[in-house]
Amino acid sequence: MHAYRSHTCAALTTSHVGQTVRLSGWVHRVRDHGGVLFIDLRDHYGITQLLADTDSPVFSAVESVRSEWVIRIDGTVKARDAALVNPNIPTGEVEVFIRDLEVLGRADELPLPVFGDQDYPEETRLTYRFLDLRREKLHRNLVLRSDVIASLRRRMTEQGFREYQTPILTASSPEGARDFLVPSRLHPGKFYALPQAPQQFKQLIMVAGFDRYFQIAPCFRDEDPRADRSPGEFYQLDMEMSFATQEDVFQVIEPVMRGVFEEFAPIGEDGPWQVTPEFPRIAYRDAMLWYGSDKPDLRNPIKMQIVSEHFAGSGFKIFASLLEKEGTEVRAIPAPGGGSRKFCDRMNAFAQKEGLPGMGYIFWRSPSSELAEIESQRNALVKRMMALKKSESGSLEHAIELGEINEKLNVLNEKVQDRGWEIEAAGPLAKNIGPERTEAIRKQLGLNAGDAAFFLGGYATDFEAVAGKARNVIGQELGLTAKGRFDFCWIVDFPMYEKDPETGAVDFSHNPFSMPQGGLEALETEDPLEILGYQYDIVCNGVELSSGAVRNHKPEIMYKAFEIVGHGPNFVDANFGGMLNAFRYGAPPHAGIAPGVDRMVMLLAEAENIREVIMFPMNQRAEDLMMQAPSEATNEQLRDLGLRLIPRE
RNA sequence: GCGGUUGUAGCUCAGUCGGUUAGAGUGCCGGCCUGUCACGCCGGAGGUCGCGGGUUCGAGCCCCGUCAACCGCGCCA
Repeated sequence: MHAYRSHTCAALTTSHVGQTVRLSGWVHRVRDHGGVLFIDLRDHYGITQLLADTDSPVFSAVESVRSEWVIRIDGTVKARDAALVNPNIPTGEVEVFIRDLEVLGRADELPLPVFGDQDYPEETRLTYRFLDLRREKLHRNLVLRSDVIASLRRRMTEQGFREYQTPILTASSPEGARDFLVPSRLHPGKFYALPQAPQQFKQLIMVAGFDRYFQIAPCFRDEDPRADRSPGEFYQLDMEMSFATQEDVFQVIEPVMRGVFEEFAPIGEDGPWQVTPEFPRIAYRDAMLWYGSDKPDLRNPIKMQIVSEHFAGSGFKIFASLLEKEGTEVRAIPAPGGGSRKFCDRMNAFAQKEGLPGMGYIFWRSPSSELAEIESQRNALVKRMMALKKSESGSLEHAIELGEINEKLNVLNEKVQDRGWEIEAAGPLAKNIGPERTEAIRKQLGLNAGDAAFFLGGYATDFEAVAGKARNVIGQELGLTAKGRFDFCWIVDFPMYEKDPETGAVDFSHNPFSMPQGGLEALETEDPLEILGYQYDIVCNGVELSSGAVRNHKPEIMYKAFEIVGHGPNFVDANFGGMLNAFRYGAPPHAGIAPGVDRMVMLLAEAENIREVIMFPMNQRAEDLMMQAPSEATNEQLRDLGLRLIPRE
């Protein structure tokens, strides 16, 4: 027999009854009843119940085992009586009677219990990560991560992509984030940088003619973390393809993402989560207007609109005078079902907490007794109609009555629509601008009694982000945001350049590697701030999974693109020389993208924090509490590297 | 760098208006228990109330400082 096991802890069924088996694993739980005791034995695969009583030759030894000891047992598989079956575990119909026991590894008192699903503080969890990883949820998340990555690889390979490795020790590349530097021993005073992404390498792979590249690529950025952003390192499904347009990238990536998300969709109350059948494409400018974000959560149906005209010259002086300034506007966030002062005040307080002076609002109600009367008649008719339909008698009288009801309903509906003005607008803002304007706003936004709308005014760039957050909160609080779905979209037509609002300087708004729409001609003739790039993001449920682009593979366009942000040819040569040089020897047009693997798994695991899907994550301060990293270097190491530390003040 | 929240037993937490010896659950140790699956019952050990200072007759609680963790802002194409 094998030294440790004949079966895993998930393998035994009633078909093994009577067999002698050997199992190894962790003691998940002990239930000691004196004359008989039970052990739930756990391994990677599952849990099997062991038992021993005074008939067992090792009974006294079994009595001494404690949680999380690693043991090996030999025993006999027994069927459980019908009343004793545990339906919660796959092996619940059998148990193993212990005849021999070997303790393979004892355990001290646990700083972090493995049994149970209670929450524990991050510090404890990270310090004892190996214990946390034994726990069901985290264990399951990391298995999911492995399966997702295997599926991504398979799906990319099936589309003709091959995986190639790119260097980890490489040159600093000023792509935006801070680099991690590694001192060079052979070249004192010089440093390697860890790649922020294999950007230039994958473009060189295209120049080298490999046509279709992908890699589950580690990326390193020395920036502060967030709940959805790991400090230091993360993984991307990095891909690049030659002779390809933006559309070609979409055609490759869409089925991969849809496939993976369908394959590993969480199971909700109404079955597996649904994935967008066709990813909508939304222009950056529209996304900012409609959703206040370039990573909109499309599960939320709220779409913002411009309502400036209704406030220009109105009695609401704050907006009216704002609108006299060039480039300002007023936007409305419709809030169907938000028509109460309590809700509106809460949202206003939210906007103030986010640093805005406040958020004006109007809400609509139907005070008129006539409307209330119509409503009650309508309800009575609908009730009768449902009753008739339910009875399904199909008799002539019923058919006639149904017809009459339909007619009456139509009349009532028309009345409500004609008398829409009888819906009363409420709130301080409504009083200021008067009934005609509020009614025009209501019509434009398609709202009704019981609904509300919030208004933000000024320069769009000043309030857009808060508007986007308010949209999220409103969608959540009013229960408008759908659940159990993965709503994907592409954000396209990003601007190439943006102006720093403080300095007025023009800079790249995304990355400098993208091809401007209109090519060299656009760069030479158009206002830089108007030029769009072949740049795109893929977004799911409000999470930005990736940016991608059709790359700029022509040196002359590259120089021109950098010239616009004030960098001469010397700068370009110094920083991107390796890649630019290659472009002089026959570079194919190419395009790519790099969806974040950690974030995909996060979405699929329904995890709020990225650490829940990383095997050994660092904490908020970029420390590994388990391995004690970062750590000090010895004087010898420093001498080798030609480094001297400056004492901290 | 800035803001918010938190810090009490191995672990998760409670602790009233500032008032006697700081509690519960769980884990641990001991005892009892032959059908549990969060087993049950009895007993016990276990505390620098993050740290330092202050106010007070008296501080887990109030004040100041400081450290740490998490969340957010800045930052991150």
